[in-house]
Amino acid sequence: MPERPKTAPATLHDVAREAGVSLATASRSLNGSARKVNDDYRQRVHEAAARLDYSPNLSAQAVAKGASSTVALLVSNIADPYFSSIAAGVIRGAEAQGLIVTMAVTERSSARELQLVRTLRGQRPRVIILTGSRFEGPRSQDALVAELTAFTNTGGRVVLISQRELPFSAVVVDNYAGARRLANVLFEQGYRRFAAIGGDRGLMTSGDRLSGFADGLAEHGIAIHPDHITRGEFTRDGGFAAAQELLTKGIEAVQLVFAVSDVMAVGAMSALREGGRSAPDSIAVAGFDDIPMARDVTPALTTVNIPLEEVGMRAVELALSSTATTSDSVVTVGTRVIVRASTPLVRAGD
Amino acid sequence: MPERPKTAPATLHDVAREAGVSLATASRSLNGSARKVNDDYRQRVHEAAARLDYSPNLSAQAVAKGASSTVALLVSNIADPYFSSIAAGVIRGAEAQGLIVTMAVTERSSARELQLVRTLRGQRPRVIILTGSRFEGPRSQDALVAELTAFTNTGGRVVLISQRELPFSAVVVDNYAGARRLANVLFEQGYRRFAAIGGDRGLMTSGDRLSGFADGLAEHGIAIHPDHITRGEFTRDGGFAAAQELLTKGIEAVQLVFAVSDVMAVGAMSALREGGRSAPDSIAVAGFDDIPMARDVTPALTTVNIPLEEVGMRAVELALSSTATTSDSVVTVGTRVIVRASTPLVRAGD
DNA sequence: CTGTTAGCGCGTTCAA
DNA sequence: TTGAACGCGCTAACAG
Repeated sequence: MPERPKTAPATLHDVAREAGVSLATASRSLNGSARKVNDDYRQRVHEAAARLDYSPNLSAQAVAKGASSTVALLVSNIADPYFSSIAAGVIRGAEAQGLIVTMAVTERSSARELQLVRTLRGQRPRVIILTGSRFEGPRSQDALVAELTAFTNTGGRVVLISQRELPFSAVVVDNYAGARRLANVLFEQGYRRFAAIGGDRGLMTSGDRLSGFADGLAEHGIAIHPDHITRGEFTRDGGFAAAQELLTKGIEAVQLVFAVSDVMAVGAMSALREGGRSAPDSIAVAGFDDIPMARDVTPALTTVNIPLEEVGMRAVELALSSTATTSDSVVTVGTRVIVRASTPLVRAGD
Repeated sequence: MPERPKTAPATLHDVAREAGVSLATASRSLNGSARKVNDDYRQRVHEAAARLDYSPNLSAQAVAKGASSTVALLVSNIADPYFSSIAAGVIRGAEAQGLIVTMAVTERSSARELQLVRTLRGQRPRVIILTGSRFEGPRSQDALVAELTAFTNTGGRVVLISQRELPFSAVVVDNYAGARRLANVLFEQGYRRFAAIGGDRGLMTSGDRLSGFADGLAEHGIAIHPDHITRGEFTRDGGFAAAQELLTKGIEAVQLVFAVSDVMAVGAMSALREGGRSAPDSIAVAGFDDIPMARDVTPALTTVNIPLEEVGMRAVELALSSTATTSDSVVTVGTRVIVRASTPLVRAGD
């Protein structure tokens, strides 16, 4: 076992002394912007720093220059592939700017979300990115907006992912158009009788996808029977339960179930299979998001691709761009329908 | 669009002035330990803080008290369900202690890993948790150990996940025993002829699982033919490629393919299917980890469960426990074989 | 180009 | 109990 003397970390002061220069010179050689310092000194300072295992104290730097170098990211659940893909993009984008990401999990609770924003604000992050937030009532939403506004008022940037409703910059996905195109494609594949699984009422994302899908079908004179629309949590289990409910209500004639997210679609496929209606032979299934596992489930899932990592990267770019300084801007990322085995062509006689 | 006056954040000083008390009193009412302050004052300070949207500057607090309240987590790839599940546990465990998690991604490069440890050390985190690290040579490993040791020497805690090789505390999974039990179970199900897909050579995790599996089979007098063992990256695509290689080499007689991780197993199933050997009818597949999607692929994947979230939580507990202060300790978490549809019972006559 | 000095926001002694 | 003063590690004026 190695010794653990518990010494204090070396400070810049230690380095300066070790190198026989002033504190300022040490600071300039190690971090200061341009080469305003004699190469000789620079050399000696760096050697001293290495000898002492010096590592600059980021907190102290942040205090001294009044600006930290972190990005705070809030997600509902990092184990969900939707969020973890976005997080990967955020981390990559932040690192490109030399920023560190701190992450917190809201567990889909707006109370927790508010609490976390309060805490994270203490970090004085350059940016706070919110994704997957929900509002269980105008009151909690107001409190969140107030907290976020206090943050922007002091120079912080806020970026929302997939939400236009709040007065901040946002990276949004064109859910409506994507779902509409999906409906069109499925119609062309021969599908005529549909069921749908949505998220909880009041979730914009779910609503947009549902109405886009409905409108896409309407273009061809098709409507989804209200009994064939169920709702559930925006999770695998939510999709599972919703599909069970559909089976109970009876969907014998239905050819295809559209779930508003891939994780729900995956859950739905499992429930349908257990209920004796395996995809793709007995029923077709389509989702939305194109999470990585969509291509590995069986049958591979037809869905609408969102470039999730790109969404995350765009969020930090948007936050740091100069235009975002003066006004709220919205970046929209496009979607793409991906047809896979879960929605085979419908045979003519079917 | 709301106004963005860009004022500076309220400081403790502002709050004190607003409340008409001293800085010290304000500090004590807002953060100080026990109730050493008049309730009257406390009240006024809190009101003033609320009025000014005060949020304590965590960096300043960290500098003043010489200890930050963050946990730094390094993962290979946060979009990988294995790591994101562990991360969820780390975040939960950290939050239980009032700590914030900062996360960085190594992209499976030991050079990047070293670089990131250097950077994160600047945060003066209470803990650095490393998971999925790899060593492309003793040189890079030495450098990492040196950096980590410098960190522990100054009071920081280091916890490795799933690695015993370095002189630090660790949360490890009993990969060997789990794989061995899996082999036993599969034998009892009637399987006799196996192939295996491993990770890159030199990865302890992969090696342990492979040898545990081999030893479990050896108990029944079975060996895997060397040609029936391939290796690939520890990713979905690595598993896909490895399975393709197996198909090329010829595995007509093989009844079951064991992949050392679920993500590889999932990739392998896709490759096998494309190669005309769909699981479970034409060939069986088993994995390791029990990531959430294991139960949703078709056929559902037989695997060895690791309580991934618990692993993450244990890592921060271990780091913060008192025993970890004085010596390196290792916590082992158990595994459990989960039989699912990807490995049906072998019919007697097969 | 270098060194001295004054803060940054906060915790924590020390007297009062 | 409260307040004044100092120090945490560092950056950014300001002189030299």
